[in-house]
Amino acid sequence: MVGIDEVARRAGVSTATVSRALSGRGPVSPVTRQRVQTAADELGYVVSAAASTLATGRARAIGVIVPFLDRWFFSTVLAGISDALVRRGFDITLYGVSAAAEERHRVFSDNMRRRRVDGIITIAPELDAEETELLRGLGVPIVAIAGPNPLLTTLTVDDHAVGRLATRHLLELGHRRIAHIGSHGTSGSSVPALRRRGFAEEMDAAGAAPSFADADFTIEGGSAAARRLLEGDDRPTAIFAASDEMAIGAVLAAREAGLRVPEDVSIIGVDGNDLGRWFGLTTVDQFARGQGERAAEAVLADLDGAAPALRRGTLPFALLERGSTAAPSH
Amino acid sequence: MVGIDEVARRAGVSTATVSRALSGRGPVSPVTRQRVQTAADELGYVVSAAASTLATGRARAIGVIVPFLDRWFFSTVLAGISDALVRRGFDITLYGVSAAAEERHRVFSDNMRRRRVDGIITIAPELDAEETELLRGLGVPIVAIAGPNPLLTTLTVDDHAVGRLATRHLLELGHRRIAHIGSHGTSGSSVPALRRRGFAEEMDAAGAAPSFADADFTIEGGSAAARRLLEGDDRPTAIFAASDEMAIGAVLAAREAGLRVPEDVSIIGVDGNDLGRWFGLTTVDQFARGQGERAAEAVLADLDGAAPALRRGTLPFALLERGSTAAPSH
DNA sequence: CTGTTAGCGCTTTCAA
DNA sequence: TTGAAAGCGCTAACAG
Repeated sequence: MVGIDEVARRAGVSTATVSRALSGRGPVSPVTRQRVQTAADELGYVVSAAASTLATGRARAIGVIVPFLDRWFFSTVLAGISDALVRRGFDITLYGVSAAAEERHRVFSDNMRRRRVDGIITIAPELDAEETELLRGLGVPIVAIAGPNPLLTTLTVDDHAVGRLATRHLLELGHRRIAHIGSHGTSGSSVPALRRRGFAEEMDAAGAAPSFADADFTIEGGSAAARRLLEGDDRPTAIFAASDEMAIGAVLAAREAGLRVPEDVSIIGVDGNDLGRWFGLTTVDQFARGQGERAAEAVLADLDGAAPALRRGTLPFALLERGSTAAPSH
Repeated sequence: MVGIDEVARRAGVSTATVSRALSGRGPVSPVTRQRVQTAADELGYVVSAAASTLATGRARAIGVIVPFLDRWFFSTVLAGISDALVRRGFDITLYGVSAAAEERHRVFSDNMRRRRVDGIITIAPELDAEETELLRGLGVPIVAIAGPNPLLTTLTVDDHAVGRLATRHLLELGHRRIAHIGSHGTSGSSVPALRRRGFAEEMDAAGAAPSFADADFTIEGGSAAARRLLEGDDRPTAIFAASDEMAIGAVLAAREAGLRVPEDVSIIGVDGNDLGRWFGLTTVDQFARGQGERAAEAVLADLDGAAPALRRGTLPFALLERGSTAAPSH
């Protein structure tokens, strides 16, 4: 692999000048810069990440912490992050932390602490206090996305408002017996908890009767939960599932039970999962890919010295009506 | 951040000894090793990736090239890779190359050439000759997975056999008019081409009449293709789609057309996508997650000095019957 | 078994 | 605007 001195020799300058010319830092005369650039191109020179990082302290890489790589929301956000970072020439170091507790701990206390990255994006961070502390100890900008972490600056949709929007949509259609499929989450400020609270509050305000079923945000879980909800006699006329995957599970369970959607039961989800399209699923779209891009831009902005405030903010969401909700027929 | 000399001071040894003790390379007395380990733990010392890489030439990271992060197969394979690499303490550097041609080129000629990784896994590599050459020029082990690249050693399922297996399954059920949804791919040895060829050959051998519809491996594409296939009068009695996503699209299109699956039309896919379960989709499972793990183990084995032959091989697949195929009713 | 020392390949003062 | 030289933090001969 060609090194900087080879380029320097070919261009007839010192390595210092090559470095300045190629990095754009420090003064270089236009003609020298051109000569260096040409030499570098001809030799196919690319700076060594290790050497450059060691010398500058900058890695040109962002770490991304992902709990589940194979779930739609996470991989979609990751795709958005990747797009945005590629544009800026940054690499992604992926930290998959779905693993067992012991391995998860190793990733946090070893892998992440090798100082390989200039910043961190953590998706839907269910981090305990120790993990959070380890992250902050890294001394690099951190953007937490999709779910507020009280200890980190966060870029997230207002999931409380999301829960209210979905619920209000059903209430406005005339539903009174509405069930929520979701979970309490790991804390009162977790995404599941916020969506649930939004639901509970709107139901309360409307004087309507809420019911609940817990599920794990998978199709399977949503299906099982809906089965339970729909078997009784005074079954709900509408279901608000805290994710599209669960909502799809609910649609499938309803069909199995011989119920028509939305005639017999209305169903709404949250996410904007493409899959929902095939079920005509009405949902609260949260533009996952865009969230990833925003997160990437936020860390980079922070690296560029922008106010950290930029990192904090709320992301857009919108009701997407596709037909799985309607006025109750009884 | 604490450095190696701090640890050395605390343990009362030289930095060289710390390095040896912590890396396990070179002789260190058990008691010294213990003292060093303790000092390191107390200080929370973790070696700097940049410095270590620069000194050793080893990065403890594997690059993964992924064309589509947000498609099931790719994210599932990636999850498998991540699991396996985490176990060995390796980091993942993710190269998402879905981007526009220009950016794609930048990733290959810049990002990947920063020597950040010890090895490369490329998933379903549709690489042109120049890109392949760039990769080889990296001088690190490369494992291409999910799709043979004639220029790279490859770990892949025998997609030709997959195509034959799926087709034979339909033939054995008694179908004669069978359609294939897939594509020609970018070359005769691409995954789509191999599956298609397997289909064509079995149909030939059986003297049955094949028909074809092209699609892009998405639900949407599969749905559109199936719609075309099913509208004619002498519509096929069975469809073999080259991916589960297309097969699901086909199931949806069939339902829309008022056809029952499998009574009116049998449908089989390829992948083992979890989603298929919800459609009762019969498929040829290719154990995507396992593929990722195998690929990771293969690169690591190569790094450990195992014979490169280990990298080359075929992966398992198996017919998974879930009910979307049956004997033709007419 | 352990310490000394010379780099690994860049970047960045500091002087010129 | 450019070059010389001193590191960045760690590892690997080489001696001892």
